[in-house]
Amino acid sequence: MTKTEKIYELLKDTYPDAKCGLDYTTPFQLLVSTMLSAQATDKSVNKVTEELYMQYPDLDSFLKLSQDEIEEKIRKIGLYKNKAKNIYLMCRELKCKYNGVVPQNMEDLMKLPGVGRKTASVVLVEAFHIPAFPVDTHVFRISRRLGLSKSTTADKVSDDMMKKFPKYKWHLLHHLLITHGRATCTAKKPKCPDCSVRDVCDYYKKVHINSLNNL
DNA sequence: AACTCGGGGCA
DNA sequence: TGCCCAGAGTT
Repeated sequence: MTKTEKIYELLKDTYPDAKCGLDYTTPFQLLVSTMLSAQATDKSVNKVTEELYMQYPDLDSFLKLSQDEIEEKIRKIGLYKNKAKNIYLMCRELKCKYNGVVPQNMEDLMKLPGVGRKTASVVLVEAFHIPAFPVDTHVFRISRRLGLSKSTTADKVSDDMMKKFPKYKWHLLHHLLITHGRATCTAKKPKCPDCSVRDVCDYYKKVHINSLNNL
């Protein structure tokens, strides 16, 4: 069994029900929720979108909102000014350039205001089941610790991960890494003693050897 | 590559 | 009270 296969199997056993934490019912809602989730927790996003999607469930209802009104609706989430502006502009571009339909390819998604490679990847994978590898801070950090990617940009990390894992594993692996990153492989004080993949982890090896040297 | 946007949740 | 959170645009 290769290292990547081992990592995948171990994480799958550790987090049997890893999935997207954002609440949504349509690709459009997922797009909006993902735009809102930048530097915010999925819980706080869900709390805001629960009422928002009740009153404004689709693009046409969003188009009735002014930028200031969107701002007011999402004020409880951080970075709300940028996000409101981007969502406002994104809705209009979606309407006139794409006939109100969320694009199903990376290039068009990334042309939308406020949509970068991470958000585009999430929409492709979650809403359309099109293979893509979203790289957030968790994936970035863990791929480096595990020695899966030494790249310094999210774009390159995404490419590295896609090269190392078969396509059909990308979707679940993405959720496994995020779940792992929140529960165990945290940015600060990672809980290596509790980690199920520490035996194949470069970071753990380094820490382990260093602690032995310090004896 | 560095800087900026940012309120809420949680310890 | 302080720290951190499913990023993207601009310079």
